[in-house]
Amino acid sequence: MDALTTLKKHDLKVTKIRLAILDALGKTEQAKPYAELQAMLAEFDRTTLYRTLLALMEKGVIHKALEENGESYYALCSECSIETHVHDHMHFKCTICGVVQCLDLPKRLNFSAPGIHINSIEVVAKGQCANCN
Amino acid sequence: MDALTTLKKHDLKVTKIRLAILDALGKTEQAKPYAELQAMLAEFDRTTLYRTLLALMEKGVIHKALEENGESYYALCSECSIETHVHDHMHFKCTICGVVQCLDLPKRLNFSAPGIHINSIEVVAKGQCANCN
DNA sequence: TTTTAAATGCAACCATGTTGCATTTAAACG
DNA sequence: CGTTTAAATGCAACATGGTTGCATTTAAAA
Repeated sequence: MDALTTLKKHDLKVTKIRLAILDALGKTEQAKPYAELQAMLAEFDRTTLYRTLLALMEKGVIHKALEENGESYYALCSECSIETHVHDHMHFKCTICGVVQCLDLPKRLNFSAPGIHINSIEVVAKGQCANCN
Repeated sequence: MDALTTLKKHDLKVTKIRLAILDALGKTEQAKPYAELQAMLAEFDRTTLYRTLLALMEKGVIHKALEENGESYYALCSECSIETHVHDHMHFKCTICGVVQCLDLPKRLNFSAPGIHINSIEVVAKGQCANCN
């Protein structure tokens, strides 16, 4: 889906920075670190970038794939909306080239512990990607 | 194990802030957010706290249990050393009271994907803790 | 074209990460 | 118990990112 259609589908006004962010994240299936996004979008004020990322996350257009040593990685959502955020995938980071991507989860995860009620589970795996081995 | 013994076991000099950090993390099995640690250890310079946390993590005495919205949670390690970091547990955060704790993993996780080699897996679950439901 | 709520840019502030350097100290050694 | 020294600490300084308030601009509905 192209950026414009995505925005309209989620009831978001079509603005320059929103199109630019979706284009940036849409080129590959990889998650992008904040610093890289900011560099690509240097023409916009960083406050605007900050608030736009918040808005896109709230509407289920993008999600924070990973937070590591203070660096946040953002990626497109495939099936989220403002009502339901569905993340049936795991996040993978290559420890060699640094690429971060979403991978399908082979099976549904279901943990439990006495007295505890679990609502959501996030999985982050690290290793070597296809290019690096 | 008391703080002093732990430090000696990991070849770390016994200093005031190190004892204080281990005492702070050892009182409960819960992970503590950075801000709370810093407040408890306000008598020390924050650079010292920063470097001490780094040193304790490197030696396998503590680990970063969770990073969320820029806030890092620290907890004691049970079986790590400077050579091997063993984390056969998951991290759980209660979305009501905010408590973060390490839980045993019910089973060994093993994911795979074509062309990718996975070395480590982290699991973060969210839900309601025993006290909150 | 007019209207208006939403989006943007700017200024400002705060928390945390990070490094360099001078001073202090733990602990090894005589 | 003193001397020695590598390590730890405190301080200053800077970078990055998160966050808010407010004035201005703009998307899109009327």
